Amino acid sequence: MFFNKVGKMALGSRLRILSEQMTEDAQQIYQLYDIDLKPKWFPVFYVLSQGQQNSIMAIAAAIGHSHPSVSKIVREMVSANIVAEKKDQGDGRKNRLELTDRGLDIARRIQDQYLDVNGAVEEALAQTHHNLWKAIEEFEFLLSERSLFRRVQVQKKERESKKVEIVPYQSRYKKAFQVLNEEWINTYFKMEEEDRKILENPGEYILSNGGHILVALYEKEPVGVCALIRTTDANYDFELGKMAVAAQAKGKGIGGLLGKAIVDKARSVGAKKIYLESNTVLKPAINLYQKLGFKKVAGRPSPYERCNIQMELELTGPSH
Amino acid sequence: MFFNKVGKMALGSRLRILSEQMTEDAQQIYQLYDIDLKPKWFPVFYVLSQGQQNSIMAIAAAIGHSHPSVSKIVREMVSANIVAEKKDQGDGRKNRLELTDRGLDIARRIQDQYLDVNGAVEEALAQTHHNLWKAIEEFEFLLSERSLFRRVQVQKKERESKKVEIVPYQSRYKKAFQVLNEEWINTYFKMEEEDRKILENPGEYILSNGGHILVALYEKEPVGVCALIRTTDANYDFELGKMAVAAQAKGKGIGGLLGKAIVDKARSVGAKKIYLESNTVLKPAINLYQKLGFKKVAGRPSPYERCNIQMELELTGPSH
DNA sequence: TAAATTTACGTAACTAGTTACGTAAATACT
DNA sequence: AGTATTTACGTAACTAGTTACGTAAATTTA
Repeated sequence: MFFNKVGKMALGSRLRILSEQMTEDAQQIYQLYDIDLKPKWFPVFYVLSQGQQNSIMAIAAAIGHSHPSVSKIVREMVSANIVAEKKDQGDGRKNRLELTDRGLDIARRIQDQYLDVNGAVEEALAQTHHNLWKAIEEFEFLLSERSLFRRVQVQKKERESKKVEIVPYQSRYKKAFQVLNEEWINTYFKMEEEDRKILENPGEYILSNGGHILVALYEKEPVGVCALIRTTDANYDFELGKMAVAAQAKGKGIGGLLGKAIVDKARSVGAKKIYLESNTVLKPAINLYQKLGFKKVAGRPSPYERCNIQMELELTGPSH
Repeated sequence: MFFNKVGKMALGSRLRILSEQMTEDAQQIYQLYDIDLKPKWFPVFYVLSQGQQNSIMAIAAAIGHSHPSVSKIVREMVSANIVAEKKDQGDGRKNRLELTDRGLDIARRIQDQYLDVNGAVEEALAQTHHNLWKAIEEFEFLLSERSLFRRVQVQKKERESKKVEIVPYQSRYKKAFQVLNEEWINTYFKMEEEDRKILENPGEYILSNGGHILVALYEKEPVGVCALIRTTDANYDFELGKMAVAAQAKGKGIGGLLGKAIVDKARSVGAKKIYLESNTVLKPAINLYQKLGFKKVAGRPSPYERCNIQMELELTGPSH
């Protein structure tokens, strides 16, 4: 059968088909009890029969429909003489609804139908191993916690991050190191003299001073870079900087992988404390740094105009 | 929340809402993978990508849609340059469909999306106690065995039969005994002299000969009757006859209750063997007699024209 | 208290499906 | 071989919902 082959991609379709099947039967069931209601009127009818909210908007909110849907249903029910409308005294915009005598009579007679439908469904559910009613409830809850879209996004990131490889800098990545950094700096800020100096000559300004650069490869192509730069400040072993990920490679968890790798690198070369500078407009970056364990520290002088936040990380013990 | 209050009556609605929520997310998911498909195209696309059936009807059957629906979807996909159509050589009515190069490219690129959606849904399902996918499968199976409508009908019958009371004949039920029998005889056949005699004077022709009459009351009103009539044939103790149920009281299981009660009555007065006469056009009646344990016997002379079948029941041991 | 905003709700147009119906090709019947 | 029936599938009209938009009443803000 189709659904078993397609798999979970078709969960939505499958739900729709099952729901249609049930509504079709509903039609017949109303006839069996001689109840003059269209199945689609039922939610509105039910709310009115409980006698609580009775404006269009209130009903719509209660049953989870849009208000035009309720408006149409009410119009049909009015012409079937089941619902009567009158203006609200207090609020001239509201359309106050209530069941007519005929509607009240139906409400009385429909009780048996409630009993039997409930009984029939419950008897069927009792024969199943996986209870559909509870399964829906659980699934709805899971989706309310995190939408299907977000869940798929997480899966994608996980799968793709497995294809990411973090490798040490080699001279053939020089261009990538420069371009990836220029790209993001120009997107949010503008290049400063200090940037130009380092990006054009990473060998001299980073590596030969005992610094390190890591490169993230996706399908063999460099798509992210990150550096540990020797600092003059005796409190710190390195500054973490020049972290950049290609825009088209976002959403693969590359930032996280690079960050983790560079911190591990710092630790492996015996660093005790590193720091970094950034800007609070770069929310995802700050977020990442916090995840890595960096803590905000009070201002220190920076060679960069664009920086408005400093963070540091103490490297005690093994990686967590 | 609405659904918890309404109960299982709203199972259909609830399924629809969940399915809508999923299709909404699907939209975004396709975008995430840069796949130019509308979610509603997916089933058709999937079937074509498997390269099997490729006529409109075949696809419709495979995915469980109506053919006009497939026809419309295909038209949209043709104008999006994903599907190409050409005439079938063998059969001039058929519209042979296949993916274009663009379609094939999408089929290649969509693989990752399959993986991730499956993964996301499965991960969610793994967190539930009642697995939605399996629950749907089970519920579909139960409905295919017996529709919701039939299940409700059974519930109704069961509930209503609890309100039925079987009582011995009293003279105040004389009119009901006569009218209920006349009703059904006139519906299927026509009254005979023998009928008139007995119905007008049950006291003389049934009771005073040692026969018995039972009456079924529904909300205190007589709605069914049934008699054990002394017979001249020495092989049998009684003839079961004059069984009638009011048309408006059908579907409450009254026939079954009356039948069971009258057989118990026969047994309790020491009868060893009873018989009855009927007509094979009365399917539900014959069915009931069989359920009670009656077996067809070869022809014996009958005072009634309308009878074309005789059945007997041996009353050995206690009621089963 | 006048102006701006929000709320209630009706109407119109759209969406994703359906059933109903018509026509031409293929197949079955006599 | 000719006629009747069935099949494939397009088109039209319907259904149960939606979003988009407009208007009048109520509420908030200045």
